[in-house]
Amino acid sequence: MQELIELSKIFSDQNRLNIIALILREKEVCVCEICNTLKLSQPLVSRHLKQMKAAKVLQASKEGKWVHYTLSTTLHPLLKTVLSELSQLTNKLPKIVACTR
Amino acid sequence: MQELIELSKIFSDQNRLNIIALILREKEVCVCEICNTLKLSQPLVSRHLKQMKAAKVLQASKEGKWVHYTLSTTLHPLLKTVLSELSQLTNKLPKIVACTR
DNA sequence: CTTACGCATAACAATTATGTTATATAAATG
DNA sequence: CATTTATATAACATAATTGTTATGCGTAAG
Repeated sequence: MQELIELSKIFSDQNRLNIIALILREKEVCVCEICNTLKLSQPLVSRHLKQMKAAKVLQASKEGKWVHYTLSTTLHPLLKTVLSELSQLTNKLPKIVACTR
Repeated sequence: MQELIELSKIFSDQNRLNIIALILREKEVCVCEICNTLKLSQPLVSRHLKQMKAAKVLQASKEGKWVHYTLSTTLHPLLKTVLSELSQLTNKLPKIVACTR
């Protein structure tokens, strides 16, 4: 039950859903790509990512200066459903803005 | 997208999930049965019910002094998934306490 | 027709969540 | 080694949500 609540809280925020949809489309993104593409402040994105990682919605892997985020490998039924709903919306997201390497 | 957010907000609260699970098990309940069974104040239950009705999770039908709540007939995919998760937990809810007729 | 019951709503306090600004840390670059 | 870049965290203001208390409204019963 608690897991259901925690996951639902994750999905209750527009910005988090946009981040999930972006990762669903791009498979893997770093924090600055999320900030640039969705026009969100970096601390805000970092906190959202931390929440979603804690809820096992996302996974993180550090690579040099960058931290790459991907979808978790173990998908809770609720997450599966949300992903299937979001898949219809990924084309409405802005084109990805790569970080300035 | 907004529908996904509104529904997720509904599912983010322990008391609302308990109410949904109770209705899932009992098919139809009145407000005072919810209050008595889950030991929640009546105004709190009324507001939760109002929110869930607005989100098309529940339906209401008035009958004399009583208002009976049931699950909505049109089940959003996210609601279907939540119901399927909750169905495993309905047996942990207290036995229904009928209203004092 | 007055009272009691079931439910809804309003007003409030307390908690929780969001977004911002400022700062810290760690890795790469000059 | 000083600086820049990518990310994380802390501190704060604001907004949204929850739970309570008080009150209103409709229906049924005495």
